[in-house]
Amino acid sequence: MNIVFMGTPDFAVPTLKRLIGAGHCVRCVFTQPDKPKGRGYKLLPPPVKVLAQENGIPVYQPASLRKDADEFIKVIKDSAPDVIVVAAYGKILPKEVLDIPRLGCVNVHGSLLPKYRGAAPIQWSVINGDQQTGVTTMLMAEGLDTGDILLKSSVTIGENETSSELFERLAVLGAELLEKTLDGLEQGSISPEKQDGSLASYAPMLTKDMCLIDFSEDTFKVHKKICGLSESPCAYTFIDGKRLKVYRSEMVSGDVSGAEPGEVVNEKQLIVACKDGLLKLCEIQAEGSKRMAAADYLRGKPVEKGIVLGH
RNA sequence: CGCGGGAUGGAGCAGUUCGGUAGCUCGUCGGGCUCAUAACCCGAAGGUCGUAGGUUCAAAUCCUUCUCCCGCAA
Repeated sequence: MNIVFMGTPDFAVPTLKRLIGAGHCVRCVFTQPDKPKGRGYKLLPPPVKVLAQENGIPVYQPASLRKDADEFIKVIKDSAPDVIVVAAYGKILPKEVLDIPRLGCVNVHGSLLPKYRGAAPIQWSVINGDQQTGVTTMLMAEGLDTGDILLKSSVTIGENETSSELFERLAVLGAELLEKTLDGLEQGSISPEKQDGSLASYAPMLTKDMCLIDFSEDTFKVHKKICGLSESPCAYTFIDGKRLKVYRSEMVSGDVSGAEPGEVVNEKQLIVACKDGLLKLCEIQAEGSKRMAAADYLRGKPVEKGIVLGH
């Protein structure tokens, strides 16, 4: 098939890789413009761009598909795509673009739609403590992730699984599902199914101000928040006035009576009291330091039992 | 030139202010104790102190160069 691919971050990479590997003709790739990121505002290309260039595929990085629409729509039309594949592109496609391909625009989304429409479905499924999530392919419509569902595939979320681990699994699963979806579309063996809007929920982008850990919440809630925000933007607290990121935690059994929320009850393992249970902080990163196992951190910077995290 | 922290045996850190034989917690190896152990005791190995240059009788420490890592902010 002739394909135009649109995508930006790591999540989209396995899908593009698989399309190329499956022998489809990826005519060109649309991705977000390089953005100044990191220290010193270095200009970084999106992962999808890197992969496309390695494979000699032309890359387009319009700031907007509406503004200079004519130019890019011409590019797309000239590619004569049977289908446009979209994976976490980060831009809304105008109807004019949606209407170009014969088989429509197919989107890979990191949730079981209609649950978690929007930017951060994977993280929210972890934060909310869901046991199941998955990937969905759909025919894109004008609304945000409202198109008709083509195929779904579900997975179980691990008790201590972080968003980035789930990301990797779903990215691969999404790539497989997309390939199946394209085959099905070509053969006409898939019947698109309308989304039940009453079941829809929205997963907005994660922001920094939700990353501060509140140890007075339920242990499960705190734990899932840490998992869901890991490894970016990452949940954090304070130790001795310094910021401490927490990448990984585990719920452990034990008595919390008499312990203040955030109090370290075991200084050898960095076990902290929450509202109704104990949480072991396993992987952390202090200001100016590398990410490391809590045990390593404690070797160099012993903590006193009874110290309270959060300030 | 956005602001700031850092690089010291295998791991994590102290020591740098005020130059003078490189230390701590842990790991590793050997031995001991023990029914036994991630416990305890004794001993050992392991570091050109990130790179390059400078100052000095003498530099982990002071000056300069470069590289790499990280937090904030975007």
